[in-house]
Formats: sequence, structure tokens, C-alpha cells
Amino acid sequence: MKYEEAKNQFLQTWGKLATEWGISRTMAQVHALLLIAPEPLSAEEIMEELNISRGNVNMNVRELMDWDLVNKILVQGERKEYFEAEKDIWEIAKRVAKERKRREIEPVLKVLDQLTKVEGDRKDKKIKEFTDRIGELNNFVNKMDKSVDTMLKADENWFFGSIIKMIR
Amino acid sequence: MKYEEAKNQFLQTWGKLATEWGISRTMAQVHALLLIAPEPLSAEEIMEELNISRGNVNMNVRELMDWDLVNKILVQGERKEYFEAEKDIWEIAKRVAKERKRREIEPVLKVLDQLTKVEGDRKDKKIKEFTDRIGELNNFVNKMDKSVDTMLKADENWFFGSIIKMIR
DNA sequence: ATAAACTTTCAATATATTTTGAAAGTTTAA
DNA sequence: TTAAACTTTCAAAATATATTGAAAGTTTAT
Repeated sequence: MKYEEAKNQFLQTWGKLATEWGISRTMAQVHALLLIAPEPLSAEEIMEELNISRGNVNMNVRELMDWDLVNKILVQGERKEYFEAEKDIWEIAKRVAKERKRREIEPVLKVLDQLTKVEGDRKDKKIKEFTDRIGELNNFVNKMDKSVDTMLKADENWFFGSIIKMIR
Repeated sequence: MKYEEAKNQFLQTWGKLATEWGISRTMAQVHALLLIAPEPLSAEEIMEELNISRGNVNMNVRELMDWDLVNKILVQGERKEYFEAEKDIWEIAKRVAKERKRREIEPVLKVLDQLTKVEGDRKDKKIKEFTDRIGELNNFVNKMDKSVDTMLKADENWFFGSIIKMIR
């Protein structure tokens, strides 16, 4: 396979996977493009490579910076801004995990915790089922959350080493 | 907090979380509703509880059955079909992981594997960056995939026990 | 202060996804 | 076989999300 074809397939595939996980296709493609770029790219270059508008590049690049996956690079003596991606996959995974935890899991955890305090007669089947289910869910999501904390503190080899050793 | 209010907040929160992870809000809400229902529910009841159309209930309940999270229950002497959710959270997590792996991760893995075979001069910076990045990504996603396999074989306490012991 | 070289904003537009509901299909009982 | 009681389908409508691009804003050099 030729480089150009492979690059396009990578951009397509990564964009599709992203949408399946609730991340915007274009944001993922901008990220993918920066990931495989040997040098930082300008807004101009991203526009051309992905055939998207200037405004779109601007929005997505800023969101990637919010996620701490991309940095702005200023080249001495140039007005233009360049962008480069964090290249270490383990680092990327940790930053994504950290953000999703903060933005999506923690708020849910707060709500679940509230919901364990529902008032009502535990002899009522509905109430019993609700409190049982919410209790278990709360417990589970808390454990998941703690596991993510563990992962965030771990180093890649240690993490995968331990996971794989768990069973065999 | 009263039961009705708590139930509604659970349905809302769970639906929102789902959309953030690429799962349709309504499917998640149907699932949540069945999760906290002490008895299997009919299409009729789901329609009323969530204020959605018959067709919508049908589609979502079928997709939940595709995911193996919901079962159809036939009550002896009744025409109507009833639906009940798997209630064990660890079982739910495993089934979701299994499906996302099969539908979303495995196809990506195939593509990444293809892309490691890009032809071209490794002295070309672009080619080198591409093959390096794809190689690392391929390796990483493979390890993740293997870890999911490990989890699928594990039992909940063992899994969380091991994860938590990893660091402290 | 001005203009050139940029970046950012956001209302309008386009695209993608979800939902509806009526019609078609299916199953069961008599 | 017919009709009642259901489920399924799918084109059209509604809604949600992403994109454009021109105008406004900012920064820098002179």
C-alpha cells in the first residue's frame, strides 16, 4: 500500500472509531493528522489536508488543546501558529481517560450517590428494586473510577504487565 | 428525594452518559427503565413511561436484545411480549465490552495491521513518522484488546481485586 | 496610527441521527 | 377463514450535531 492511501485510510478509520465512542469525527481526524505529521502543522495545512474550513480547524484544534492532546507551537519570527500532537500513546490514553473521568464519570457518580438516598418503604417492590440496582451500580462505577485512578498513576509496562498476569 | 423524582433523574443521567459514549439516549433509557423494573415490562408500558412511540420502543428493545442486555419474556396465556434486563452489573459490563470489542475494536485492529505494511523509504521523514506511530498504536490497541479478553474471562472480585492491588 | 497577517466568532446552512405513526405483517383463537 | 391482538417496518418529519465562511477581533511591524 502507498503512503497516501495508507494515510487516508488511517484518517477515515480513526474518525469512524471516534464517532462510535462519542467523539467528533473531525476532531479525531485532526488529531490523527497531527499524530502522523513529522513536524507541527499550521491551520492552513490542516484545512488543505482534511478539506475543511478555517473555522472548523480552529474549533477542533482548540478542543484538542482542551483535552491536552495538542499544543500550540510558536515559531520564532513567524506570525502563524503551528500545532503538534502528544505522540506517546500511553500518555494519550491517560489524558483521554483523565478527561472522560472528570467530565463524564464524576458527575454521574455524584448523581448516583444522591440517588442511593431515595426515601420510601423498602417493602415496596419498586423501591427495593431501585435502591438495590442503584446501590450496585454506584458501587461498580466507583470501582471503575478507582481503577482509572490506578491506571493514571501507573506506567505502561507495569499496567499491561499486571493486567496480563492476572489470569495466566 | 421521592421515588418518582429519583427514577426520572436516573433515566436522564443515564441517557446523557450514554450519548457521551456514542450510545443512543433512548436505548440507554429503555435499558435503565428495565433495569429498575421489578417485573418485565411490555412495549406499552415502556411507551408510557418514556413518552416515546411504539416503533421507537420496538427498535430500541431489539437493539438491546442484539447487545444481549435484554430478553424477551413470554407469559403463558398472554399475547403480549414482555422484556426484562440482565440485572447483574458485572455481567452487563462484560457484555457491553464484548460487543464493543467485536463491533468496533476488532475491525480497527485489522486495518491497523494492514497499515503497518505501508511501502516506502524509511529515510523519508513522513514514512518513518507514519510507520512509527501506526506501529505503536497497533501494539497498544492489541494490548488493550488482550486486556479486555482477560477481563471477559475474569470474575468481578478477582478483576477489581487485582486492579486495586496493582498499586497499593 | 495604519495596514497586513493572522485567529476567532457565530448565524446560517448542511448533514446525520432519531423519532413518529400509519400501514403492513404476524400470530392466535375460535 | 376471519378477526382481534399484537409486532414490525420504513418513509417522512423532527431534532441534534457539525460545518461553513464572512465579518469581527487581535497582534505585530513599520
